[in-house]
Amino acid sequence: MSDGIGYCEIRKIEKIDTEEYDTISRVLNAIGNRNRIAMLAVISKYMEVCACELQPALGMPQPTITTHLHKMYDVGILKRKEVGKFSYYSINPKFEGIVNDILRGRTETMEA
Amino acid sequence: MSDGIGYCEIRKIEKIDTEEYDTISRVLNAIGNRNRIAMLAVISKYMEVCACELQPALGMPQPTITTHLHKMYDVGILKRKEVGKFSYYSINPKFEGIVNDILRGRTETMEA
DNA sequence: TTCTCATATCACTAAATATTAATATGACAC
DNA sequence: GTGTCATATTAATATTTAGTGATATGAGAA
Repeated sequence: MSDGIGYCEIRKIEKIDTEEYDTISRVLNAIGNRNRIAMLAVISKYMEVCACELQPALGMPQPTITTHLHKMYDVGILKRKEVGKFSYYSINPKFEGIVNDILRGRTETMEA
Repeated sequence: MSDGIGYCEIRKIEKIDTEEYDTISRVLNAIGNRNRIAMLAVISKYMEVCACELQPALGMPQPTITTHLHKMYDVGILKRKEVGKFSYYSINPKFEGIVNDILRGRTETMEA
């Protein structure tokens, strides 16, 4: 380190504000989990599913299901409708585009 | 719990194989980080950037930059070209579609 | 070779996340 | 009221991930 900077600067790239990407990163982080994508696949197929239906489909205990659903609900990916003691989850229309891209089409181009 | 099952089954949803979503989930997980998306934004803008250029742009120490770049390189999002002591990273064409969707357009529909 | 510097790897700490048993809430049936 | 069942929450542990100083590698210059 010669005199102060501590790194090369082939080009001077302006300092970038990472906070700008906070929302999108939290959304992608909420989707980027094998079990949660599987849940999205089921919800996308059936349009609306009861949490109790996901339990046998995913083969995991109820609190695990709830936790994952809430993670996606919290960032707005899922909508929730409560009917009696049941909770029905569906994909927020705002996110249908990206969710479908992830579940279909776009996914294939990434493989191999 | 009456006699064995332990959960309701409003509809019988077939058991889903979560492993099918392993690749896509690892990709999204690698993108779903505020700092890494910021890096993708810079790389996308300049087409190809040297790791040393990202240091001042992101304002973080060199090992942190390398770690993040490697995480994305490992899942195939980034390509690397080594020239002398420099390493240039670019977005793997296979992932340009989804990366652009994330950085532009699609992102906006998610806000608010 | 020796020095410099960009990069990669290592080692360690801190923070976040996943998982799940146990418990609480709350709706409905009786 | 009591009992049942779906869901939510709590609590605790296990695992993963982020971040970074220190060190190693390796290319190019002198």
